[in-house]
Amino acid sequence: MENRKQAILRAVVNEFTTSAVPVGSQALQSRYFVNLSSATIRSELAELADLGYLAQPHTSAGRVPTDSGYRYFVDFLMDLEKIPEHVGSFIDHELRQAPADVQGMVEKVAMTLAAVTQNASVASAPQGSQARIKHLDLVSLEPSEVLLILLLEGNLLRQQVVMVTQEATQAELTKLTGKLNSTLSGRGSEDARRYYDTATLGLEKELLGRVVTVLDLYEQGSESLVVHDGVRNLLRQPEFAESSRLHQVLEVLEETRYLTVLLRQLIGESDLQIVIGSENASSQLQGCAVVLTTYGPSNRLKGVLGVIGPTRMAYSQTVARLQAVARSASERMAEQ
Amino acid sequence: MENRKQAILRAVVNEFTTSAVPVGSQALQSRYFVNLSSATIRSELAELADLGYLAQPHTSAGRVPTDSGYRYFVDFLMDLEKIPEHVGSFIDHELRQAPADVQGMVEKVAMTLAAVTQNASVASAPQGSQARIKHLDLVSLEPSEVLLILLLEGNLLRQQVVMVTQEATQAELTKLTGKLNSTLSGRGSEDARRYYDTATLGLEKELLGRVVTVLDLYEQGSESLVVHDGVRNLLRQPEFAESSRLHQVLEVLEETRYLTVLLRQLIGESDLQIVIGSENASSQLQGCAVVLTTYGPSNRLKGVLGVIGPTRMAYSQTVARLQAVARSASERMAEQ
DNA sequence: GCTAGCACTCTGCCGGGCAGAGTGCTGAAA
DNA sequence: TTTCAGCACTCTGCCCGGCAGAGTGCTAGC
Repeated sequence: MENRKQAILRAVVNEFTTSAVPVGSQALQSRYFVNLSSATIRSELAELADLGYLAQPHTSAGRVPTDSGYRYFVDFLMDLEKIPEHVGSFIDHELRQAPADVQGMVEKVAMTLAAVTQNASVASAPQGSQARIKHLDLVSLEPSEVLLILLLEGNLLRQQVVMVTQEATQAELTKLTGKLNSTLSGRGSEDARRYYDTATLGLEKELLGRVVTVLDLYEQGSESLVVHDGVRNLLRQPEFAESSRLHQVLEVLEETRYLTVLLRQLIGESDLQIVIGSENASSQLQGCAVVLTTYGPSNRLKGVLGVIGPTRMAYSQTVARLQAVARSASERMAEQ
Repeated sequence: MENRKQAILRAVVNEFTTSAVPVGSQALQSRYFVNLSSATIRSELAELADLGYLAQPHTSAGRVPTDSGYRYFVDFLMDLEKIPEHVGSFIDHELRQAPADVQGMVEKVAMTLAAVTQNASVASAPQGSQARIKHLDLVSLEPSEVLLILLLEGNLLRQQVVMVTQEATQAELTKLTGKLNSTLSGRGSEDARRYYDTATLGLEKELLGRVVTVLDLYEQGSESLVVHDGVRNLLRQPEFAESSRLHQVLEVLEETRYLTVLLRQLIGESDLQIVIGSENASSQLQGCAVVLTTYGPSNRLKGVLGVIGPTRMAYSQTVARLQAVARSASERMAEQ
């Protein structure tokens, strides 16, 4: 595509992003192309429309980027925002005072991301494809009730109340704890299962069974933590003035199962993914764009971080700030 | 107030609750008071309006309950819904398959409550005014980095990464764990602080300091867990068609600090609290009603459970279902 | 290839008119 | 004293025509 067409497409996207109003040839001429006439711009606009990058809400309205228009923009025309200093330090400041546990951290990340992008955000807890036991603990609640505490790699705590058929005192449990720790620490689910298979009946086997269950649950990701924030930011956008639009987005956000699917698509793909409007698998996200990246304390432990907003979002700013939050959060988590 | 006036007020509230349209004398006559004339009903309506229980959006519109109208209704006229069997079993079913950890449980409770009341819900994790240590564990991460795991009464896990000046092996930590457990288990923050004060310098003191911090944080409630769900249900109500209304509610829901304040008001008050429209402290909740109750595994560990919706909500149904969820969740948590 | 000019089209807004819903009042009946 | 039928009145919501404004596409000339 010729340079000038690209420049005009870029200008239309920029203008529409900030004004939310279809942009006409005069607006472009006065604000971007002072030494072109509006008539010239009009014919360029008409050609861009023929190419499928722009559309008209009605005959005598200005132009609006189509989904492919945005796609072209993010693929070829966008240059990343240089993040303002106060935003960068805001991110660092917020994440530094996040709680140490995963839950709290993920919530803080989502909150921060929503704040700096002024859109809705989602975040899933970093998770490895394989769980590895770091430490294990047994606490007697009742004579026949044991609380199993598992510390997984990445400092993830899991707890389970186990009803055991064979009663045990705390002293016995403590002894068993030592034994299990020396056998299991550093091991994953296959080892745990093998160990479970060879174990004799009784207390130890019952507890090992639960250990295996916890690891399996983790690896299936069925109990994965996904949080969202910043829905209120969307309400400021005119595309969500009518409540039905927001309703659809909320369906996706509040139904964790949708969200988990959405996020899982990314794992293994490239580290930055932008899904625009109709490219979205779920029909509820028509008119919305999703920008996703991964983050986490290490290469083996990755979570997904995303921004959800109208297709008319400030992509360059969103991408830059999303990556900044991901970077800062990753560093922060690696420290722990 | 005479019986008939009460009956008419009750009818207006019922009718408006389901239709969302100002109710006129003819509608009341045909659906509730067949052997009264509409003129008679009109004069009663006029008197109810004089008393401040009803209002007119404009001269020739039907009547709408005022906040005091709803107040009178919930105080004197409402009889609790008998919960349909399928709703009751839905509640039990959902809560039975909630995860065992507090986080998961609270989320499930909020989700269930939102589903059965068709409004937005909030839930805070049960929390005692005093933290009590049930068990403690120390895991070596690096030579000078220790992960402190605290199990508090109510099976609440807390973790903290502690940088210690004095290096320690896991064996040393395990030994210390035994000592600390025997001293601290069953104890609260005062005991821990006393013990901290008398401890000699070094590893033990450093760790005890953190234990005290964790307990303090818990007792201040500053890290209290509050979740919400069901915002999408509100979007179905005409009062939230205009997005500004929803925006205000979302501000309250997404800002945890507001929510914490809102919920804390209830602790110590009666076990069921209904806050209607202008009775609400925060101006963002004008036009909204909040129904709150407490729940938890025991008398000493209480969380708050609430429903937020338009003042035009089905109070009798909401209260009954809220209490059912609270009861079921409490039972479920007591089992653990 | 660019541009000034012009005719054309579509929206958004305003004001009037009208049907519909609902009220308050009054005078008569029970 | 209470109830009620009838009536005048009021206010909204909706439709409709007209009009200004914004923007386009086309054409002819530079």
